[in-house]
Amino acid sequence: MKAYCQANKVDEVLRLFHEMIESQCKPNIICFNTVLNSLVTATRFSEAGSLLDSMVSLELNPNISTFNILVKAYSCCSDQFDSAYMVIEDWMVNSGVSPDVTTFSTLISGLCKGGRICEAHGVLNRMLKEKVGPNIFTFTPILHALYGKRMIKEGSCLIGFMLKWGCPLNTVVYNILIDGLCKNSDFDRVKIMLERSTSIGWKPNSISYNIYMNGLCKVGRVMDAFGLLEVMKKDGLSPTSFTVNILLDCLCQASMVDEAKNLLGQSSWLKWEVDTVSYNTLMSRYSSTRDWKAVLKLFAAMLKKGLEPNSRTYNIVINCLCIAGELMYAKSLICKGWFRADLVTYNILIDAFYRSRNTVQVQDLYERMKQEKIAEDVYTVTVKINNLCKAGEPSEASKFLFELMKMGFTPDLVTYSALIDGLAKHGKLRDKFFSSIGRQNREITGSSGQAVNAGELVFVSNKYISISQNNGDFIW
DNA sequence: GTAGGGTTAG
Repeated sequence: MKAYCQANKVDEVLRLFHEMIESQCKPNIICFNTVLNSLVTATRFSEAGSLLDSMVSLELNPNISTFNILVKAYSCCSDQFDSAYMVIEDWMVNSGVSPDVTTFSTLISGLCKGGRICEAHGVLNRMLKEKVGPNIFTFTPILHALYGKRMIKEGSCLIGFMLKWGCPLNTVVYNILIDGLCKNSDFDRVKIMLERSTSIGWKPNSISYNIYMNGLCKVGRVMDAFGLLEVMKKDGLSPTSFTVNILLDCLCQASMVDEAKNLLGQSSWLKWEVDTVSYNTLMSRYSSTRDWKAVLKLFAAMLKKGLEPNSRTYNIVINCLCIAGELMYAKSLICKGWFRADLVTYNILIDAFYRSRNTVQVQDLYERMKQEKIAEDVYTVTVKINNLCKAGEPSEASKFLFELMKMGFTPDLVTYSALIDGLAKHGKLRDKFFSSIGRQNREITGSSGQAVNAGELVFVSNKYISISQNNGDFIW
């Protein structure tokens, strides 16, 4: 079960678990934790909850690992930090189990992923106060977040503390540093860091080079990225499937799709390991150029090769079937049981049926999402806004968004753009500039003195956008 | 059985 869990094959884990129960072999706490962890990692929380219930009904008491998996569920796999704290403060305390270094490191990891670096620092201070000694697993998520946010000064400060604490830097930490430097386009320093690795006392691995290559690819330095293959070789490292996929993506991004296809074709001859992601990478590129025939060809080729498609593969295929106009066939795939339809699958299908003005199918898809307990996200909302605007109802779109925002929904730039575009095309956009500049979350009043009707969008400055609630009042 | 670094889908 652990092996399947590591391979992200949750359904196989569950199959084995049920087989175990049917053959009268009583699962112990370790079995339950293994299954719980695989469900949590796959964000299948309602099933995780049921499993926890059956565990308790069998009088198997949760132990430290169980609690740590729950903390992971609430902080790393979702952003329900209040619940994560509740596991630690209430449930663990009532069960007489003390949080350990893993509990806090897991919490810190989740907080950092959610951008709450200050709070993560607070947890670190709590650990020091409660004498739960932090280790390298505690520090790395914070370092990752700091360097990811270009907070270089704070990062080196923390590294100083780690060394003083007696926690030597390892390859993972150096890889985070390399990633930070790449994001700053400071490739010269990356080169120096790799050249001096031996004398500083660390050894780069293939991940170090993958990060470096990916950094170069993202700024379009295709040749330099490929050049690193030789450097890797000299360092005794072979390209992994990740390396190949980064290079394939690099070629695709640089519009060198033919080269990417050739590379994929020559992979077995080059003895390069290709996998499902390699095919997904190319298929998604063809999908974005709407070349649905090329996508289906590659899909057939990957099946022939014995590679197992994953949910991303199916999402790309479903998207390309929609491009080809085969909407009903695309939708029928979600019932076949070949893969688990997720949020992305539904967003693709909802958008496609909206575009073809088939509202019956759109409603059916929303219903299915509800049944599957899949929550809508900013993308789902944007699709609806976009299509309401296209259907000639931008004011409806505006009202819909406003209602959601009252309930705490945060739109992104694409959401605003869709609405601005829709309102503008129907002459419902005022591009009047106001002399008083408003701040977010603060009510502002236009200095022009003009009333603005509900459903209209108003530019307050180049950067600030406000949607009117009532005449004359502006929100944000 | 639980915590850290690299790739792909809307």
